[in-house]
Amino acid sequence: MVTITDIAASLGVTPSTVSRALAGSSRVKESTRLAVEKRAAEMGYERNVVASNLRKGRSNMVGIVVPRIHREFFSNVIGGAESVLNQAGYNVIICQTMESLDAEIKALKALRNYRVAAVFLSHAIECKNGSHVREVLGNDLPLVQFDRVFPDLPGAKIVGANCEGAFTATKHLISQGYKRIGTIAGFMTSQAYVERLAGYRLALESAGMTFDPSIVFEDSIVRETGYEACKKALEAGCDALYSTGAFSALGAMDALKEKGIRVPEDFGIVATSNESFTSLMSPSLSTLGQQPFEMGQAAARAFLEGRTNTEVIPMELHIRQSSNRNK
Amino acid sequence: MVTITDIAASLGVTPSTVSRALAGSSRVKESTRLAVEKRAAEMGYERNVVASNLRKGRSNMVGIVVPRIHREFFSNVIGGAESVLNQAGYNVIICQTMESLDAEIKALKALRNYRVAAVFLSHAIECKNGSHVREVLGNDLPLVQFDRVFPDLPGAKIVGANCEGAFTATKHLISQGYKRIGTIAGFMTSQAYVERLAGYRLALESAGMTFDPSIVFEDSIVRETGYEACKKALEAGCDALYSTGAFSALGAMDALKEKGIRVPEDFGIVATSNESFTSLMSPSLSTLGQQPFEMGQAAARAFLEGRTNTEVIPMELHIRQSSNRNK
DNA sequence: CTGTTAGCGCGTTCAA
DNA sequence: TTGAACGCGCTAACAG
Repeated sequence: MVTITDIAASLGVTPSTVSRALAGSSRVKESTRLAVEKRAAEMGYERNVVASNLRKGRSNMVGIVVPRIHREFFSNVIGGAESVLNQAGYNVIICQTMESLDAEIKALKALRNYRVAAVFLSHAIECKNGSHVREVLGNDLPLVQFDRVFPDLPGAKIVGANCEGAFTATKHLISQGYKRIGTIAGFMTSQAYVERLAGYRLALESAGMTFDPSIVFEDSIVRETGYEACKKALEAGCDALYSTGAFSALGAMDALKEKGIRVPEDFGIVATSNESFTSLMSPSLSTLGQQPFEMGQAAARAFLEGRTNTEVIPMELHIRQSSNRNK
Repeated sequence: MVTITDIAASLGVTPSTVSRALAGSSRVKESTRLAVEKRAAEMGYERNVVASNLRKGRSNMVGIVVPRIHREFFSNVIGGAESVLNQAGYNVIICQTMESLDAEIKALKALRNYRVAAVFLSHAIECKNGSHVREVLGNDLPLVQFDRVFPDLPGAKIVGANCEGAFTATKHLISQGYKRIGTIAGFMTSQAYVERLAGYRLALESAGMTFDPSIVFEDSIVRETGYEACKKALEAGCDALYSTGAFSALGAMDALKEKGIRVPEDFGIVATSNESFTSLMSPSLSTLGQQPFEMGQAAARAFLEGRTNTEVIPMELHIRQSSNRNK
């Protein structure tokens, strides 16, 4: 492994000069800078990032902490972030918390210890607030929260446009002529679901329709609960559902199929989460996509540009068969 | 940040002793070791891994290089590897190549530069052999290849049981009473597809059925080509298909639905790749799953245990509606 | 514009 | 069993 000392010796200058030259410092003569660069290339020099990081007390790595890497949403965020960070000369070190608070703390400590340039974080479900983050990371280490964010923590936040998205989705159902639109709303302990319910309500009211709590189904958003909720919605005279989860919408489809109700002719569905299966099923499911890849890119850009604001990533409405009466 | 020097000072010993004590060296008196450990804990000491890595010339990070992080298969491999490595005190740094050879070389160089403890690698599609890997990594850095491997490279290899898997899948179709079973085989430029075709053939022949090249459809394995292949298979009198890809099987389902052919009553399908959508569609698609999470765990264990053999991860047959005539 | 000096924090000689 | 000394490779402060 060739070092700056080797280059310096072969050029008759000191390592400092080589270091400055390679760092692109202005305090170095143009000609020597070129000479150094040339020789470095000839000798196949590569800066030892470990030594550099030790000296600078900072590394060119960004740590990303997620509950589980292999969830479609998170792997897309990571992919998006990596693609932008890599362009900017950063590498990505990832940790998964498995939804455990202890694991999250452990991960943050490890990242701080690596002197990472920044931490991108989506909290474990066990976390009730961000106090542990502050304690571990202090105030100097840039933090970018995404999706599952705590407002009490400083730094950039990247979130989906839950309210606007739900508004758009519900409006779309209204525009398709559905008259009594219920919602599979999720649990109101999650901020995201609260916002989506608000968007749903806003859309109804702005269209002169009444918000009816009896067709708001608060429950978990898995296939089985979606199935049950849809049966209740039918009894309550609904002809459409906005589901905050894709799997619950799948359950709703099960119920409709069972009862022989035609989709989208007699019943319309739109769901949040553009899971890959939604475009593949039949009838295909209209969704409100969260754009995780874009969220990852946005997180990376927020860090690179030193921004600390909250960025809202719009959701994308994918109109598919389950809500499209026009053709 | 407290250092070993701080601990040494507060204990009236030298940093060397503290370093030895914390490293668990036997050349330290038991009593002083305990004293050091106690004081270290009191002072909240954490070893500076960057300094440690520089001194040792090796880090406790493992680099994972994949074509794209957000592909379901790869994100599961990464998740599996991380969960095992994390237990063993390693952290994971990931790079995506976007299927580009240049990016793969760049990633490997970066990882070598970080002095990672090992590299886990699944090659970019642009790579035709492993010469570039040898050149960049040398022979000292442990390499674990997975899924897309080159036999000419040394070190551990983790691969799916392609031949056995295809054999099992085809046998299953035979056992369900299908009489003329074709295959959507993929391109024979990929070793994995060659092996699967061999397994398919073996199953037919071991059941006394003849291998008929006219119902082997070599092409890409996307939805459209699957659709076309299935139509040809029907013309050729097939009553079942083993598809080496899940999306091509989806296309085949499209063709069957279009022609009003009942699945599984009149036609059976099994596909390799247990993509999440396969269990959700209707009829649900029988698949041969590659177990990527287990492959990641196996890669991690191979590295941790210093093995350099080739490990074959069995595929799992998920019998679903598309091939199950029994009920 | 360049050289000198001085570490970043740790781990490993060699002596004692 | 411990201490002293050194250096991993790089960068930054200070001279000149």
